[in-house]
Amino acid sequence: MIQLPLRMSDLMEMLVRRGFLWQSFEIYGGMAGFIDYAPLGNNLRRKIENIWREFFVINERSVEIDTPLIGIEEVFIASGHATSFVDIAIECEKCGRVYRADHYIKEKLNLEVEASMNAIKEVLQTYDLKCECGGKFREPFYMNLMFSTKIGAGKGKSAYLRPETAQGIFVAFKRLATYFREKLPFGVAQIGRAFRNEISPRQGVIRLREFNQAELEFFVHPREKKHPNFHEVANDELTLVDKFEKTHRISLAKAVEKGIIANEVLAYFIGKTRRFLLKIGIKDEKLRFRQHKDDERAHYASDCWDAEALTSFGWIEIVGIADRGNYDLSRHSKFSGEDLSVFVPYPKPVVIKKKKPVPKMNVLGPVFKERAKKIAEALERAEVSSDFIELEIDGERIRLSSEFFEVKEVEEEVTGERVIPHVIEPSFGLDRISYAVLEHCYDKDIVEGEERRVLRLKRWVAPIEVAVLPLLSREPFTTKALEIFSMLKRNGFYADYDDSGSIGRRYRRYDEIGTPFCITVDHQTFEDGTVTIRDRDTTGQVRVLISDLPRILRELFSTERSIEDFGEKFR
RNA sequence: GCGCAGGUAGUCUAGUGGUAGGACAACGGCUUUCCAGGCCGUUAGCCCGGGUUCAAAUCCCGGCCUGCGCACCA
Repeated sequence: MIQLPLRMSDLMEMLVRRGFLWQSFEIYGGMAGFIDYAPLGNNLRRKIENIWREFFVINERSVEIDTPLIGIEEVFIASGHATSFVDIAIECEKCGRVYRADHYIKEKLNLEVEASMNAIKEVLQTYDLKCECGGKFREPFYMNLMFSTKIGAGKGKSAYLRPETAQGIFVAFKRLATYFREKLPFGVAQIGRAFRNEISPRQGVIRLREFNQAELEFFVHPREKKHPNFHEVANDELTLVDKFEKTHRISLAKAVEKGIIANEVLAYFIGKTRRFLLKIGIKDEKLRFRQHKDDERAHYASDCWDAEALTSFGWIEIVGIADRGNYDLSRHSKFSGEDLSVFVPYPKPVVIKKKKPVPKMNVLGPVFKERAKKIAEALERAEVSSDFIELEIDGERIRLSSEFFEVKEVEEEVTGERVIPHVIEPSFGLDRISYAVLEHCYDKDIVEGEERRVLRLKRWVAPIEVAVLPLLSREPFTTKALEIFSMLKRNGFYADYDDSGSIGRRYRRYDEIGTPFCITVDHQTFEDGTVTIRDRDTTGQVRVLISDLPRILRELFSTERSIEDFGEKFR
């Protein structure tokens, strides 16, 4: 068992004070469900986003697009959000409890009721339904979980802020399929904001009204839910909690074999998601993948696994990996009237032997005159069932006996079929992920008898990568340190300079925000052109030449090598 | 949305009707200062609105925010 941290306020206090997160609209009293990404938090999230791109765009057959945050009403009617996102709610006059009307009716009366205002009002009246506390209900009202808006002047056109980035991808599917030259599988990613008008957002960054998503829609052939790179993660062992709440510590290959995970594509993305999360600093022992129970899945999903991280809020969902089937594409196809299928050629054309009627024009012509051509065309499309064929031409039924056609055995070559792809969707909540990383990296230790707060971020997500510090805050130390500071910035590092307070105080400042390395200019610098590099986690230092700094730092930031590989130990 | 608790410098906190105090942090200076050093100085606060009162951080009402429980989380 893992012990839950007792308090989280220690960390939250630091995040606000040092500039990771701030309450939005603070000077006007704030508004629940919105946060500002302060300088350090913004940098952290951006770095996490870029690593996500490496994993899910660059190293997949994937592309990234960016579509509007505002979606016209049609999109969300087709997607189902307009009906399943806009619930009818009832509120008790006496105790003030709010229920979803259709849920409450089903529970109390065991009645499946249409989710329309009239139907619900009728049921409430007919059965004189009361609240559990005995109180009467007020008039039912719409509870809209999407932010609505209008486009244009006057009455305008109804629109909503998108509740997920995914719909922008489905809506552009026709163009995307062409872009990929109609060849499955392919993935389309989008990173951006999404909006949900939560009734009562709580728990700080965990439930926001405006949040950041990174979503990948990976389109596959419905009968070939395999991924070419599955072998890369097949032997990874991880913790799975299935829909019967049974926990497995098992390899992905075995989980697919045993049918715990429905298919290989899902398993592949579960594995890849885990590797991504470990890369950015989520702890394996505080990570699990939980399968949605049958009654828990969203309206579009056929199987769904959540990555959950253990935090001071308990296990929180940070990634959802869903098999959305062809739900979205077939809905958008139906509502837009566009064909959203892809032509998939068979490996070899299939030859089908078929009995086909061939019209005898010399018989048809004299009898049907000018209609003969239309009849012949219809005849060629018809099936042969007996020795006569019935056709419907311009609303008139015509019966043709076998004298008008002969039946020939023909071979037809079928080169492929049109399919509506299925989509596997790994959907990442970047805000929750960033927060979970911060919690998992937050640590305290003892250095020379003093308690030290240290954020053990992975090097590649640290918002400030390197701090340049003069040992003494006076000449010539300061000028030399400033020189190194601008040299490192020119080399593309997120660097900082600090000459305020004692050197020990400054080391602690950077430990607290997770800066992995500090460069110190000391007396020896002026004798031999060297400085020290200090490691955040060990507080050890080595001496290196100033001119070697860019090369050494680049190496340190792309590996987990120790600073001791690069110079003589100093302290 | 409902209920309970709370809201005082950047952070933590003292203050039950009469001039708002401290610690830490931050900033400036001095000190040859390698892991929150010492000394001097500076900046900075009663969540918002209304009411009661000669007088409100303090009492009352409403709102906003934070935490917890219930409900909600497609």
